Amino acid sequence: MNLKQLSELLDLSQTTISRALNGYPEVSERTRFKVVEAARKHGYKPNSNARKLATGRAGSIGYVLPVGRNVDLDPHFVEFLSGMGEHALSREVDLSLTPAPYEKESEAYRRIAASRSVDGVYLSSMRNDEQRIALVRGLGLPFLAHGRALAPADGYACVDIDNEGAFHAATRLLLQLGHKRLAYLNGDTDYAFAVHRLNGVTRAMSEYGLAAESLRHHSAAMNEENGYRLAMMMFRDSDPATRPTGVLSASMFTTLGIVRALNHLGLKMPDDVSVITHDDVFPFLKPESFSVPLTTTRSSIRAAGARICERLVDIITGVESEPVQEIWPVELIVRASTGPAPAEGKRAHGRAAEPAE
Amino acid sequence: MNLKQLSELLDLSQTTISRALNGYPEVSERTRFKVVEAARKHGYKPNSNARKLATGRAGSIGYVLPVGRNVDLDPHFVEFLSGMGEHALSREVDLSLTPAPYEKESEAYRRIAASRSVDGVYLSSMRNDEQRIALVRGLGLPFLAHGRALAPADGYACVDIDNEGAFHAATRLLLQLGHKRLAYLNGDTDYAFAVHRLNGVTRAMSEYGLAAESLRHHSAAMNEENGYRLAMMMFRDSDPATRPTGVLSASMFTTLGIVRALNHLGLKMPDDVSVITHDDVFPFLKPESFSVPLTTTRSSIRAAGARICERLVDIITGVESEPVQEIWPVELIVRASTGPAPAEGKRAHGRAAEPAE
DNA sequence: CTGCAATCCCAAAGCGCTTTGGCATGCTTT
DNA sequence: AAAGCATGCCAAAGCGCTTTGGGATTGCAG
Repeated sequence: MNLKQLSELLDLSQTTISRALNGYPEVSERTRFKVVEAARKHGYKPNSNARKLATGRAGSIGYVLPVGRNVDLDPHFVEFLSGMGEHALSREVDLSLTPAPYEKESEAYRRIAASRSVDGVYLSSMRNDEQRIALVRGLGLPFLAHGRALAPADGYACVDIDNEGAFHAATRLLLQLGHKRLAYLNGDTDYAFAVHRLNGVTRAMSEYGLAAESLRHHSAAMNEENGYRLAMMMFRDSDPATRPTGVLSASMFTTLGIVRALNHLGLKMPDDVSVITHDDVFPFLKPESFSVPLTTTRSSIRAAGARICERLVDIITGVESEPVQEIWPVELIVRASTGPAPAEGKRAHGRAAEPAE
Repeated sequence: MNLKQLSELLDLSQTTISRALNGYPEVSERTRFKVVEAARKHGYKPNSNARKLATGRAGSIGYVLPVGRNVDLDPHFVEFLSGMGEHALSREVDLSLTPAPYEKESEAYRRIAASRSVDGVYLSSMRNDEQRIALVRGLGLPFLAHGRALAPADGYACVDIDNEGAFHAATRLLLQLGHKRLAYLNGDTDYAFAVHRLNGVTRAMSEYGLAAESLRHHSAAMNEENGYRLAMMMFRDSDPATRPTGVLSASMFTTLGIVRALNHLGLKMPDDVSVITHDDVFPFLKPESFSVPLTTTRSSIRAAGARICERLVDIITGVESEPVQEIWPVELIVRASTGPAPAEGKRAHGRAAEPAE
C-alpha cells in the first residue's frame, strides 16, 4: 500500500493524506480522522526512503563502528547503546551503524556526510590527537562527542564525565586513609579519558606532597588479563615495605584481574591493599558482587547514552544551537575494598614468589 | 555535489555517469575512467536515500533492539555486533537498529517492513513460543534467525550452535569423571537455547542411568548475582554427601558468581566441585583468566555474527534460496575446573553455614 | 447580493537517483 | 553498397513521498 493507492481508495489527493498523517493544520479534523483510520486499517506506512528523499531528513543517527580482527568493541558499548535506544525510541529515530576499519574511519565519515544517510553522528572513544572533530565539522555533519579531546578545541558539543575529578577524589580518599605508595592501572593513554584520570591522580598526589613520579602507573587495554598481569608484576616478589598499598583501577574488568592476582598471592583487600575502581554500571557485573565489595567511582554509561541521543536530536533539529560542553559529576562510593594503609612495621601477608606463567 | 551537477561538469548524461560508477558494461573504459576520476576529485557520492528509493534496496540490515528500563541488552550483543560489522564492511551494508519496547516489538517489525527501510532483519534470542518468524515471514521481510525456536516450524533460515550437543558432551564428561550429583545453572528457559541445553544435560544423564529429577536445575538470567545466589543456596548448609559435585553453568558471568560463592564457602575447584561453563568467547573475560582455569564448551559468538551477516546478505540478494538450518558444533575444552568426583567417604572442605546476606 | 476571509483541498513540481528504450556511430558482413 | 550488429551514449520515465502555490467552497459582514 502506498500513498497513491490510499489516495485513490479514499478519493482524496496525496497532498491531503500526507498532511493529515503528518499533523498539518490545513486539513479538517473529520478528514484527518478518516485518513488516519484508513491508514491504520490498511497498514499504510510511508516508504521511509521516499520520505527521506523528499524531506532531506534521514530520521536516524549514525555511528562509525570500528571493526577489524584486532579491534574489540568494548563491552561498555552495549550499555551505551541501550541508553541511546531508550531515548531514540521516544524521538522516533533509528541508529545506524556504519562499520569501518580504523584506518578508513575518515572515509566512512565522508561517505556518511556525502550520502546524507544520517542526520548526525556521535563520536566516542575520543583520542588525544582527535582528528574527527575537525573532520565532521568540515563536512557539515552535525555531531556530538562522548568525551572530550585533550585540547579543548573551539567549542564543540560534548557529554563527558568528570574523569579528572573522579580520580582526584578517589586518590584523595586513599591519601586520607594514609596510603603513600599508589599504583594506577590506567586505560590506554592514547585516549583522552585516561589522561584526564591520570591528571586527577597526580593532582591529588601533589596536593598531598607526593611526587607524581612515585605513582606506579601502567597504561593498557582494560581487561581481565592486563589487570592480572600488571598486578602480578607489581606484587609478586615485592617488598611489603615498598610495594603499593593503594591501587586505582580504570575498569571493573581490570579489577577482576587485580583481584585474581591478589587472591593468588594471598593478599587481602583492604588489609594489604586498598582498591578503587571506576564503575560504568553494568547490570551483569556489579561492584557489590565481588568477594570484597569494591569502592568505586560511578557513572552510568547508559544514562550517558540516553542523554547523548537526546542532545544529538536537539542539535540536529536546531533546538540546541550553541555547542555546550556538558560534564557530569561522578560519585565516589565507598565499600569494603578500601581501608587504612597498613602500618609500616606490620607483617604483611603474601606468599613467596612464584615462577612466571 | 549531485549527479546533475557532475553530469553538467563532465558534459555527459546522468545515465552515463550512473552507469560508469556502478560498473555497467555499456560505457567505454575511457569514459568510465574520466567519470570515476571526477567523482573522486569532487567527492561525489550518490545520495543514499535517492538511490534507495530508485533501486528499492536499502543497503542495510535491520535489528529490532529491545529497550526499556528493565531490559538489559546482554553483553554478548556487542561481540555479535563486532562480527556482523566485520562482514557488513566487506558487503558494504550498514546495520540499522530500531529500538522498540518488548511489548511493541511486532509493531516495530511491521513498520520496518512497510517502510522498507532495511532489506532484511535478523532475529535473535529465540523464545520458545516464537512469534516473530511467522510475523516477518508474513510481512515478506527476508530474515535469518540466530538460534532456533523450539518447534522446528517449517524450514526457516537460521544459524545456531549445537546447544544440546554441547551440554550433552559437558554432562557426559562429568559423568565419566564419576560425578553423580549434578547441578545446572541455566539461563532463562523461556529461551529456546536454554531448553536445548537442558535437554542435552538430561539426555546424557539418562544414558548414564540417572533420573532427570536428580538434576538441581535453576533457570535465571545469566549474571554474576544469580550465579552467586544460586550457588550459595546450593552449597551453604549442604551436606557434603548430598550436595552436587558437578556444576554446569550457562555463561561466564554466572560462573563468576559461582566461583565467588565457592571461594566464600571455602570449596575448591575441582576437588570439591567440578564446573563446566559455556564460553561465548569474550575478549575481555576469558576462561583461562580464572584462578582455576575453566573447562568450557566454546563457540564464538563473534563468528556467528559474521556468518549471519554473510548469509543474510545472500538471502536478500537471492543467492541463498532454500532456507538452511545451519548448526555449528561446539568444542569442549578441558581445563582445570573439572576433575574426578570426590570419593564418597572423604572429608570434604567447606566452612560451617553462614547467615544469609 | 456582492466581497472577502477562512477553510479545506488539490495539481504539479521537486528530492536525486536508476533504468528502460532508443538513437547515432562506426564496423563487419553479404 | 546495403544490411546487420555491436558499441557508447542519451532523454525521459519512474521510485513514493513532501511541499509549494494556488483554487474551490463556505460563512459572514457590508
